[in-house]
Amino acid sequence: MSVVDAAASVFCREGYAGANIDLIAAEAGVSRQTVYNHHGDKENLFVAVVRDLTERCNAGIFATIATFPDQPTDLEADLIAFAVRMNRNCICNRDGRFLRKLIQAEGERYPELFAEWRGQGPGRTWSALAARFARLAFAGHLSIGDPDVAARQFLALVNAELQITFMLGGVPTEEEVLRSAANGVRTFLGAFAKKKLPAGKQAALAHA
Amino acid sequence: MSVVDAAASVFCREGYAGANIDLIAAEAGVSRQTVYNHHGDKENLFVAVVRDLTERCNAGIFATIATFPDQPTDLEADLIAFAVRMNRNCICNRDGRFLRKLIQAEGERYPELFAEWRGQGPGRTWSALAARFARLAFAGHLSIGDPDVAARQFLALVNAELQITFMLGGVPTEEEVLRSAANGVRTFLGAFAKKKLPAGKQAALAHA
DNA sequence: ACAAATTTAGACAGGCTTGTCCAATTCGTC
DNA sequence: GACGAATTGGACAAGCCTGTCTAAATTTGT
Repeated sequence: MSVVDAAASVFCREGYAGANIDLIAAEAGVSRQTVYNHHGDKENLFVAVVRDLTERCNAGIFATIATFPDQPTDLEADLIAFAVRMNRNCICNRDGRFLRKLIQAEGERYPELFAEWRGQGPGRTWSALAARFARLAFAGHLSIGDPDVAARQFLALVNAELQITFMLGGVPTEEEVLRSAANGVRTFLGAFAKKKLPAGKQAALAHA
Repeated sequence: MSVVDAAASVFCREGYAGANIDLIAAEAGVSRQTVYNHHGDKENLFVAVVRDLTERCNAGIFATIATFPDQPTDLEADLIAFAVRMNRNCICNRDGRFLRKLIQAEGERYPELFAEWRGQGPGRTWSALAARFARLAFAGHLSIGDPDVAARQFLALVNAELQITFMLGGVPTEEEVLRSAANGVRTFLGAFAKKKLPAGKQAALAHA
């Protein structure tokens, strides 16, 4: 394991103040001196960790957004699969969990560092996702007012059932991820799908 | 400010390891020795802080759930107002922000302490909220499959736009809270409201 | 006003951590 | 195999923090 990876792990587990360079070195399988040779001091190492995580997470998020179902065959199934990919590859994986925890724990201590993350991460990824939803709406698959709002709500919904697990730093099971995504997408489509009433109901309405 | 309140503030700002008893004592306006007299040691003090926050937060959440609109006159407006109350009094206030941060930062270090929180907090509050939604559905105002899922999704939706602010420890403005709640409730009702199509659309369907 | 209880300031030991220095060793490359 | 670069282990100073102790000051109850 590289020094930065080990440092990420220890910073997350112990917090910045509680992280101990000897432990990081041991976990990385190098001597303490090597850590100092490579990264100067603790703060420097921390910044390197956050930059590394931010970069990898963003890459993962964009790669996943690239798999967005632009021409869905089964919209519900395709969106659920997309949501599961998003969760598995970006939010529940090692980098995602670590970055989230570091932002929450140390965000106030390094305003400029996390402002950078905010601009390059959520800022760009959310509008990229919003663009995909806008395209789905334009193609007639959805009925969306504000695509940015819809994108944020999509993410909120498919993660709704995982919040507590995330809070306590746990990793949801594959089944939990799937259930949360399925429930979230169903509600999302309930709100944003073009309404095509099933034949029975449509007939009932016609005769009302 | 009481010792426990000052400790909550410092633990949140600096993390458990970074928190310093001298600073807590100074912020509380007492001597260091008094802190030790009252709470024994640092870990004890931390536990007292979390218990205190948990208790106050739970009281606030239940008090707010008691204001749930059981007999809504304007369902959308009433749910928005409820969501705003929930955010203002339970999630964005001092206790809510602090407790959330402590759980995220130190949850793994004190499993039994936060398991207790989990059982008394989210466990009971979510089912209490679910019961209110179930009653609304029973009274014919909503069309809900699983009330527990609906309750979690309601909370996720009305907070969807505040996630980033929460992550960085900020306090959303009143206007942001209102907008997030309004957007969230609109989507929630889009998915769960009993569908009464407006006259024009209903007519169009009837002639289709 | 007085006695008991509490609080305070400060000193203090012990432990831990950061960051530096250095000599010895290992590694990569030619 | 030989040479330069990187790595290692360990010693080290300096600083910080926890938790204890003590004697003086202050508050509280009566």
